[in-house]
Amino acid sequence: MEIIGGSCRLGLWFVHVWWNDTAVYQVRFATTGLPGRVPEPIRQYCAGHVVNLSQLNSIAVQEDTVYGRIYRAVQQVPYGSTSTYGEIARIAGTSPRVVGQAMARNPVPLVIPCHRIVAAGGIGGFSSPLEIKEALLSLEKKGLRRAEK
DNA sequence: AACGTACACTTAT
DNA sequence: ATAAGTGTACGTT
Repeated sequence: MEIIGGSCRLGLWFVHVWWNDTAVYQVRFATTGLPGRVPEPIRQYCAGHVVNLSQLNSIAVQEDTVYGRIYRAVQQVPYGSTSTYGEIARIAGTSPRVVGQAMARNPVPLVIPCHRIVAAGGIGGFSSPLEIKEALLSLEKKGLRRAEK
């Protein structure tokens, strides 16, 4: 099946998504829109709803490689909470630095919530503007607050 | 195929 | 504050 692209608004940014029925292939952040739809869960997530995006499938998590293990571990960290590079490294049986590398190359942010991985002593890095990482974390905090009423 | 270097880190001086 | 340790990827021989 053919891969199609689409975008939706997330605060001040757009998120571009390339996907089809079976999986999500690429996600990235941009300042301009792109015609087309995105998967429903992503739309809801962007609207601030508490959605578990690890239900979405992606090639990245299937790989039987170190990165695959790292990505699967990252998908376990729940909406609204965070983990550290070191902790993920322990779970995946590798070193923190490698986790950073895997995050930097994550083809599907949001689906694999790399923004929830922070440094032991700070927020850590992000490929797109760091602003976005902060915005995502605060979006999730808000979503959680709203959900628990 | 080997070698050097670069990393979204961490831990111990 | 700084340095050493770390595992993988990537470009250059």
